Amino acid sequence: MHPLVTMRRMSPKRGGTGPHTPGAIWLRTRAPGRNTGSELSRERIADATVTVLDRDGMSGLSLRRLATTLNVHATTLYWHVATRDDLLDLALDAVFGEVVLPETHAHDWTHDITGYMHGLRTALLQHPWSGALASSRPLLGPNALARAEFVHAALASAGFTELDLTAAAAAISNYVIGTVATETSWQHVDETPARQALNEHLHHHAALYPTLATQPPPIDTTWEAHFTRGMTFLLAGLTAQLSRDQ
Amino acid sequence: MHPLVTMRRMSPKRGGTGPHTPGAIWLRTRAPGRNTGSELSRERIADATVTVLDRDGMSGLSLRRLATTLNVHATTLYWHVATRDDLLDLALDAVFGEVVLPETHAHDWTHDITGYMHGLRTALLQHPWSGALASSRPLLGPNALARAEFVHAALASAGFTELDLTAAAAAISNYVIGTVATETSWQHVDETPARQALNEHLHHHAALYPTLATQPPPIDTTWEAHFTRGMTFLLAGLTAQLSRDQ
DNA sequence: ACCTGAACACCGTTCAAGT
DNA sequence: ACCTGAACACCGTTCAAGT
Repeated sequence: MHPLVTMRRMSPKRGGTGPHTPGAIWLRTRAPGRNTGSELSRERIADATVTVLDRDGMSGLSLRRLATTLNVHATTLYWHVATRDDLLDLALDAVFGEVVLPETHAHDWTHDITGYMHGLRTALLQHPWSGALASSRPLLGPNALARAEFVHAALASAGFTELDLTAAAAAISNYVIGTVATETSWQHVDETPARQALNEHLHHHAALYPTLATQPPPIDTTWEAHFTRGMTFLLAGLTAQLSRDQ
Repeated sequence: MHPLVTMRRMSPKRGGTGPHTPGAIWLRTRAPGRNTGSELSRERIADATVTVLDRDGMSGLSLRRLATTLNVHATTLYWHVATRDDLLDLALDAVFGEVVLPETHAHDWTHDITGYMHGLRTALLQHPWSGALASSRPLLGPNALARAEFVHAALASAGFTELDLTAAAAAISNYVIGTVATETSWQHVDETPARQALNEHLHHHAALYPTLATQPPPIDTTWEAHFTRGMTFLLAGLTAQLSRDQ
């Protein structure tokens, strides 16, 4: 009440070694006895967050807006979640949950890997906010970990070990997430006026960018072809490494 | 003044085919006669933005804070820039400007490419916010375009054409940006308490994640080794493709 | 051409209080 | 154990006004 106490509010959580770091929701131990028959649950919140993000985009997600779609008040969410960032971790792991894994590994490990890469790409593209998000935070949710386990297992059975195994798994994951992030980031530029402005820009500076100016700019329908081509490069490099070992 | 007119304010720019899309600052034609001897300039603003981002992080960048370091009022920035997003495009391209390109291409194109990849990685790591940012928006600034031109030229001279050329260039750029984004996103998890929590989490669920549980979790000093290894994989795949063509 | 100042419609988060 | 309501300290952005 006293006006002099007014300045005590903290600015947005920053720094601090505390547990409020992205991905940390997975590492915090939940108090037992939570969630007994309450209306809200992490699952419902995760799903609702995905829905709002799909509809309104990353900048359209606010606690107030999310709360409305859950028929609840904004501050209620803080009982289930510590931070807005937690919501993003929840939503992102839900997307990873959409990637279907085969029940058994294929004879040919490259089948497992290319199948997974296509599956992950499809899931991420379904939720245009998820690619950029996935490249901005550690992927520690149960669904993401299960996918990582699948990839590691496939690579291990192929013969990769130690640093090679980790580097290969990272390269695979990064490739998919990176290409999807790029692709979705171009979604607005893909609209004709922006694309035209870009073309004019490049040709106007053709002296500076001789090679780029000749290059056809990405067109919607070629994203997948480019993805598959680059995936081929990467897998060729991986198999080359294997045969060098044997 | 009249209270009934109050609701007319718009919510944050969303949708709309208008020119307010990420990266668009580069595609907008500036009114001529701008910036004649004024104190502020795009360059000064870009540099200040980088400084604030380095110091306060992505969530710590606000127009008010940036304006303060420029000794100017927040609303003044709108004369030079249309949107907060424009600031990010400006800052990101400044980081690309830190990547030094060799004056001439090497005899061996892989030297050019690996040199560039290391250089880009170093620059992005210097500004921990830049990796995630780079994977979230089109890279259309003059500095980014010049780097892209360099990579395309090196690959073209190596013999890549058409789809192979574009896919190879994209894979190279994505690989660096993706690995840096991952590495920086782990910076907080790398602190001991969080890392310990993660280790316990993985071992506690060892049944679910048998392969992951055996895997040594990333340690600060191994990031570069992993980066270099994955780069080797990618380049092996690229050279394999070349020799198949000939 | 460039900068200021006031104002609007939002934010995330805390905390005391209800059931 | 879970939800509400009021409040705080911020935001980005617009617009009329100054020089």
